Amino acid sequence: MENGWSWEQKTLINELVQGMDLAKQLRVQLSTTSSTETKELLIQRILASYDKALSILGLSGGSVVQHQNIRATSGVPEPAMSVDESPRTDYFIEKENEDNKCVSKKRKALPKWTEQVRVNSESGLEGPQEDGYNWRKYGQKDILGAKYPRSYYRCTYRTTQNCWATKQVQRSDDDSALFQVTYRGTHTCSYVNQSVPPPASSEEQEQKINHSSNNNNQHQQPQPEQVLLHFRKSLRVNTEELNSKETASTFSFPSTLFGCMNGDNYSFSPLMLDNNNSMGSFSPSYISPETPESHYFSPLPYHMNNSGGIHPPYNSESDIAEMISANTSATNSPILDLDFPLESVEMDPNFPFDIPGLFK
DNA sequence: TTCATTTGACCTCG
DNA sequence: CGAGGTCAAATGAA
Repeated sequence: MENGWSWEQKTLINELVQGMDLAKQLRVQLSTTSSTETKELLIQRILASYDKALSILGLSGGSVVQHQNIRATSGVPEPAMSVDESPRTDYFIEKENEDNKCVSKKRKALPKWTEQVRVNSESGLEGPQEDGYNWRKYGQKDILGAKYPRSYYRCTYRTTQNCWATKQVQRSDDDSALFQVTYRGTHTCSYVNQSVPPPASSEEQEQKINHSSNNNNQHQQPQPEQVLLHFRKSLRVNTEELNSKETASTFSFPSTLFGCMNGDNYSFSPLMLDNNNSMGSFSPSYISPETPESHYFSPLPYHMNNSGGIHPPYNSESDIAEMISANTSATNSPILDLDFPLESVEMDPNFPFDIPGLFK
């Protein structure tokens, strides 16, 4: 950004490139017998891409309208669990790294965002578990001033797939039906829930503790499409904590983009760069034939800051270096293999990857 | 036997 | 130094 290219500009370019790439993908899809959903997904993403681009240009991107359109055209049937879904889920991206100078890289280099989920106690189904991933509880801690203990979860596939996503679940003091789920890092695992037995996910465990009558849903594994719908339905960026005047005009939260985020790499989400490559997660190969409707979800890769626009969630070179290091150490990440920047260079020769400081 | 959870101890950070 | 976060041995469930 200090090299002549602001992040907005880079993002804009990125979105345009992405839109073109997606359009190409769509063309391919149209000539095949791909599922309607796959095509719609591509369309949605194309629209989202251009919406974002327009937003960046200062035009009214109409992200909200876009989002509604996406929902309206998605054609995804209401899942049975929708009734039980959390009636309200607010997402807000925590401002982070604003005082990055003396932060611990190990903990704070990871992207972090919080999701608040209200639980329908009657149904016994907690909202937070609808994130489509398998979590393993690794700790619980009483928090000072908090009525309920905080639970710590990490990805089940941490060891097997080097997935370092974690989350914390904190029940609200005031409203026991409200959970605050803080995610840290996004998934690099290739978990596609088909072959995975449905372990009770995190909040279900809490539910066990707090409600013993949730037998109906204990076995309910969140299906990716359900997760998608859940996101579409509940996705709301809580901008209260953001500087609205600065961020509202530039921030768009296309619901269909989530699928391709992963891990510590999220900072290099399609929003940023390497569309042609990392977007492979959304390429036809990503949308696997086995689970054509499967979408990976990782709530939010976009980070806002008070200066407006979308910014990379890192401020220091060392942090980025660490992220990249983490990326390369992630051995198998079919969802979004960020072997970038190496591969990102080769995928789009027209993209100015040689921008000084782009990857530093 | 394997895997997830529990929980006290230890570590990190402010 | 205290609070929050993580580790890892013990325990339990399937």
